[in-house]
Amino acid sequence: MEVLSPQTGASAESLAELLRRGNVFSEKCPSREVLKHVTSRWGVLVLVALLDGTHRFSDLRRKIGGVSEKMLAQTLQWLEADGFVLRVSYPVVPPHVEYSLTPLGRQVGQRVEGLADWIEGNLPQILAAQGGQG
Amino acid sequence: MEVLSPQTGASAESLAELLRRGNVFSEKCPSREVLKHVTSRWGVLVLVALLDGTHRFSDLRRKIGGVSEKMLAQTLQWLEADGFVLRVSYPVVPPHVEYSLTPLGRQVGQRVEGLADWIEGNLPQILAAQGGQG
DNA sequence: CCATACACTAACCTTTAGGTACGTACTTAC
DNA sequence: GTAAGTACGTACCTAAAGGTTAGTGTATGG
Repeated sequence: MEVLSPQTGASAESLAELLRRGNVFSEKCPSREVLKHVTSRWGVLVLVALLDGTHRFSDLRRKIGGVSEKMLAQTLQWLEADGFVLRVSYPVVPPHVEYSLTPLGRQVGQRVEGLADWIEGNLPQILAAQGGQG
Repeated sequence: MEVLSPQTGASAESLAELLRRGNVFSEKCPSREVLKHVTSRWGVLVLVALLDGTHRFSDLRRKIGGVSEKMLAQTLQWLEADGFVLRVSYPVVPPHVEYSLTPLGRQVGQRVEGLADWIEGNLPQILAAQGGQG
C-alpha cells in the first residue's frame, strides 16, 4: 500500500498510478474534471432526471426548473463526452433527439441522486441548523 | 400524493410543502443553495477530507492539492453556515483553529465520498469511454 | 398567414467562483 | 535579526459559468 503525498509531486511511476486508481486530492488528477461536470449546477439535475428514463431535450428543459437552453445543451455535451449520457438523433423534421444514461452514467447518477435525495429529505434540519447557529 | 409542476409556479400551499420536503427540480427550492455549496469544487474535497477527523486550517490546505487560502476559508464558511462544519477557535498565539464535521456534515460527507470514490475507482473506464467514442 | 414547437448555435453580456499578492500579530527556529 | 508558520481579511484580477436574445428550417395548429 502506497500513499501519495500531493506535496511531493508525482513521480513518473505515480503518474501511471493516478490513471490506475485516481486521487481527487491530487491537483493534476483527471478525476477533478469529471467531478466538475458531474457536480456542476445542472449536471447533478440532468443525471437525476435521466435516471427516470429517456428524455427529449425539451422534456428535460421543462423538468429542470430554471435551466437555460444554452446551459442544458452544454451540460449534456459534457456528460456525453464523459461517457455518461447517450445522445440519439433521429433525422426527421422537426428534429427529434433522445437522451439517456449509459450504464456508467446510471451508476454515477445513483450516487448523485443519493446525495440530492438526502439533502431534500433533510432540508428542514439543515435550515434549522442554519438559523439556529446565530 | 401531489406532483409539483415547476412551470405552473408554487401556490401558497406548495411553498410550505417545499420546506417540508424539498424539491431540487424546483427553481426556488432552498436545497439548490445547499447543493451548490456541497458540490462546489472545494466543498466536495473539504467534506471528504474532514471525514478523516478534525483538521486545522493548514492541514486541510496541505491535504487538498491546489486550494488557495482564500477559497478554503470561503468554502469552510459556507459549510459552517449550512451546519455541516464545526469551527472551534482557541484564543492562543499563534492562532489555533480546528475544523470538524457535525453529525449532519458526516452524513452528507459520506454521500459525497461515495461519489468521489466511485469516480476515482472507475476513472480508467471513464477515460476509456471518453477516448473510445470518436 | 401567423404562431408555435423542435433542438440547437452564435453572439453578447453579467455574475461569481476562483487565483494572486499582501498584510497582520506574535512566536519559534535558525 | 530574519525567516517561517499560524489563520485568516482585503483588494484586485481573470476565467468561466451562466443568462438573454436572436436565428435556423420545416411542419403543424388555429
